[in-house]
Amino acid sequence: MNRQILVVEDEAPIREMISFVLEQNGFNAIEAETIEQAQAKIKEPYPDLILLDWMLPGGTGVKLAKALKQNEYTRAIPIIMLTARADEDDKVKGFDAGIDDYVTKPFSPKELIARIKAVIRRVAPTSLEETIEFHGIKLDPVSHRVFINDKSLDLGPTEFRLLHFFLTHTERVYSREQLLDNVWGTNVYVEDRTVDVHIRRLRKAIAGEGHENFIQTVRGSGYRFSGKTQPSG
Amino acid sequence: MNRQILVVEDEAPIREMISFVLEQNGFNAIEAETIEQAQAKIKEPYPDLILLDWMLPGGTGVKLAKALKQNEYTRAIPIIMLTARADEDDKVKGFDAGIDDYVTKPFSPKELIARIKAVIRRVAPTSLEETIEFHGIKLDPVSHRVFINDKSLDLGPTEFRLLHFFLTHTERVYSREQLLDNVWGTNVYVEDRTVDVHIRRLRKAIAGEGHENFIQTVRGSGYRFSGKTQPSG
DNA sequence: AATAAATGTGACAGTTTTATGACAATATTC
DNA sequence: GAATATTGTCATAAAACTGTCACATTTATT
Repeated sequence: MNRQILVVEDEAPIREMISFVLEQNGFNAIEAETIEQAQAKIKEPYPDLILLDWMLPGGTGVKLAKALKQNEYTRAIPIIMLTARADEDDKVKGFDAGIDDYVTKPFSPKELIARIKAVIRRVAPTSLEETIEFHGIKLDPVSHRVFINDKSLDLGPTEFRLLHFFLTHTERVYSREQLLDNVWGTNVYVEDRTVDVHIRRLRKAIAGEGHENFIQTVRGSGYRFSGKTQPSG
Repeated sequence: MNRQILVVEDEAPIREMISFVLEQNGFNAIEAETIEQAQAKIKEPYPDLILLDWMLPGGTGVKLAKALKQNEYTRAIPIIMLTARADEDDKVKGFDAGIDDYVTKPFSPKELIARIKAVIRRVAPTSLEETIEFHGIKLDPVSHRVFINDKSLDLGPTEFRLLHFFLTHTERVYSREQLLDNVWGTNVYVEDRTVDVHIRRLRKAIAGEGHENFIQTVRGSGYRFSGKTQPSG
């Protein structure tokens, strides 16, 4: 699946030009004209990156950036600011709000794409197509197979997606709700506890191959996939 | 949650201008016109910083500063003085009273914000999701982990929250009630002494790793998390 | 020094949270 | 369409966590 990029820009010609360039380069562009529109579109599935115009009607882009960075679910979305002037001040303000990069208008399509790829590479080193390897666990999204120390492992669809999610989101605690959102999908009505059961199944499958506890329980919070060993209780 | 900043300034236009600038920059401004008003507003929840006008009716700002610095609960609140003249004398007096910084009127919004951020950064060098480090203790809110000298530490939920609170509120005494409010949450009906027990548990967990007494008892007042060693007595 | 007040501690029982095995319903495969 | 696999939910077991209490210590007062 292609990367989704949200373009927040009030000037239609620029916005459309950007979208065009993005689509030309294999990205999936979503457009927003105002901050309000942007906020409405920043929900699941979350875009993989946001291109944010600095001068927006109804509030500057920095405000949106700040708001996003303060939200648990959106804070990880990388943001590239589009700014008309290479103003030092603005840059500082932007970085305060957690901006990942800047592109100064006018910019060349080539530059824009280069920056986007750079940020994505930095933020998500694992492309959707590449096989992921983590401490002896190999997962190939293409062939849809999992190896653990080169021994093939057999997982159900849900366990596969769960493992995939974990492998691309290690060292971080996720609540059952977050896992449901990310692995099952939004608006699925499933009990929180169901996550426990699938965690159990995945654990069993991995442990069957003589492996440590990658999936760690964080009581009261959720689960964490980690290479580091958990301190003994 | 945004930082709360108390603006103590008798001249309405200036006060409002300051508030506006603060709000623009993501701070939460509270206004006070007089020292009395200020004192009334310096209570829970305590502001994170105080902007204090030097020339106040009914007593100079320095007096208020001194009073605050002598109070166990308010001592750690950073204060920035607003002074009309870059008077050397005043500066000395202010620093005597524990002022953290000065801004001389007229000042640019940019300067004010810069100073505020500098002071806050110095006092509370932690943002919500960043890992916090304090004298060898590392707490990562994201992975929900604690390390002490890079050795993983295992804490129960309450101890974790308690430590988290302390790490973001060091060098300041909190009463048991305040701790209950902040760590347990408001409207929880729990004995004051319960705090003692959890303090004990946290102390034990930290001390287990051969460490000093970060958590200090302030008899009759509460507890303080501090890097400095407590003077005996 | 004796008494009173505040804090430190270990134990413990109740409660909450998580792990686990079983099962019926549903989806997939052949 | 039968056989097989997968899924979500429950009930129950197993852990982990909590708040209190009773008693020990320490600190302040008279």
